[in-house]
Amino acid sequence: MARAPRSDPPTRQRKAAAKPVARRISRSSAHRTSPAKSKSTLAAKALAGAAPEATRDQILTHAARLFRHHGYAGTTLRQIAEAANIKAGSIYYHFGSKDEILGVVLDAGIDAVMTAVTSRIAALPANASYRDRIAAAIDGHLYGLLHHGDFTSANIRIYGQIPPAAKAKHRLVRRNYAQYWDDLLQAALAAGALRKDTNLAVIRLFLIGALNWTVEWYNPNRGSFKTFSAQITDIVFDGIAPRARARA
Amino acid sequence: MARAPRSDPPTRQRKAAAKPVARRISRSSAHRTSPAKSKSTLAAKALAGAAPEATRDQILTHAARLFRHHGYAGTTLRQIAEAANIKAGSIYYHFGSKDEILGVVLDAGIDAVMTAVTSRIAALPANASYRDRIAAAIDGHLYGLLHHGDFTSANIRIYGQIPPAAKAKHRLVRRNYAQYWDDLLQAALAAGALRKDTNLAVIRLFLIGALNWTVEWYNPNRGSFKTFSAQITDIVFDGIAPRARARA
DNA sequence: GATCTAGACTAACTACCGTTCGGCAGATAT
DNA sequence: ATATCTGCCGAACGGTAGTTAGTCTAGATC
Repeated sequence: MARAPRSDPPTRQRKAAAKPVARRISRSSAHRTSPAKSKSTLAAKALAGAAPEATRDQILTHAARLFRHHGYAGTTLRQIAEAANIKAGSIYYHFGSKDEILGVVLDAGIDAVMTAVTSRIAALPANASYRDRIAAAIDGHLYGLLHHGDFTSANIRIYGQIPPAAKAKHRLVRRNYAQYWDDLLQAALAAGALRKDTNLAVIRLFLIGALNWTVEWYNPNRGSFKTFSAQITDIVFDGIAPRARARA
Repeated sequence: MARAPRSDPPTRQRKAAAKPVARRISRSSAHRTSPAKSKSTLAAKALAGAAPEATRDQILTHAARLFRHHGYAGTTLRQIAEAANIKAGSIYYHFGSKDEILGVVLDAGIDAVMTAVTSRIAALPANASYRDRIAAAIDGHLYGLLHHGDFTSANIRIYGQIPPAAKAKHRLVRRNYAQYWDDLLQAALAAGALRKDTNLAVIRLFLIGALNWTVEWYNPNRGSFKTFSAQITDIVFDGIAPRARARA
């Protein structure tokens, strides 16, 4: 955080946003949004050698991993660059700043989880019970979480530590995801599929928190993901106490 | 992390450990271990104005808070010093390095939780059920966790991001605490107070993880701690599904 | 009253941070 | 073949990090 002191973010922020050098900023975003440009160019490049966008993806992948293990401030662009097999300065061809990398990493993490959850829910039959719906959401959440561990863990671990600007930008995305769960749980509660004696917000926060933390201790080498997901779902629904009447 | 690059920790580490200036290192530890010295001196100072050790505690308190919110690498000694109303260099009278501050903060966090848990368990009647024992442990864990939020949250958030040296030192303390829970749960399982169809390690990890994460969202302004603790305990034991036969 | 000492301050050092910018090789388009 | 563009390098810049060393001051001790 050498040039971006926390005590004075507006200066740098404004400087970065208003700088006339449009090449780099536009490059990083236009690439994603507009597949127009020239398809032949990309295709030819793909044939030529390395895959297109390979470097950008390398940067993101290693940045996520380093953020996860060293924190945001504890990770240097030179570390990221070295891991991605380029030099530090070259990062600025793909991203406008360190903060921007963080933003993309965080987005990717939430995206992975959100996508997994919504797709599982969508695959459910129309007459699925709310218990099945919640189970599907849990499975999706765990899947997205654990299969993109570096991105989601970076998300979980460092969200509370990032610059306020980046935080504000992602509060929306997070609130959106929380709302998704809230709607699901609300409907489940109305249908009698949830205990009624506990605040719904507490249930949601406890549930998502408990799920999120699995990324810190889940070990893929000890049993399949399917088994793991089923175990967690069972505990979430019925607790750690012995069941009065088990179905197995 | 200017002078303590992660790529080359042994140099600095060794330098710090072997430096001949014993005054500062010894001061910070001898103070705690040996109340010999001169009691009258300390007492007189306490009467004179500020409490003894006030500065050291200030450093720790603010360091914990800053570590929690900005991460370890994201917190500078100058920030800590400013919060503690001293200058950066003065910190080195009380601590040998930034790492040492981190170590004490982490220790204090685990200590608070461990103490709360063991004292609740000890206060239980001898014939207490295992459900009551686990409930007491949960309550103690939550109490220690939430009433020393900066220390415990710093612990939870940044443990995965700290230098390997500090990590190794605390792995033991953590394993010790985990073992405490494991013994408790093992006994509970043998007594039939836990579900038998799920791996005990999964139960412990899930349980402690879920509890730990509450420090990220617990709001003391919304209901009493007692109520909160009871709610969490209920969910942990019986899950989020509606109970077949409620006791209330 | 002289001495000692705990505890803080000041000022500096060096290493490294995020970031900038001119240049350059190779592929592409004209 | 020439001009253009893509993607990266190399070297630098100002600023800040953790840390150190020397100095000062107010109270305790004799």
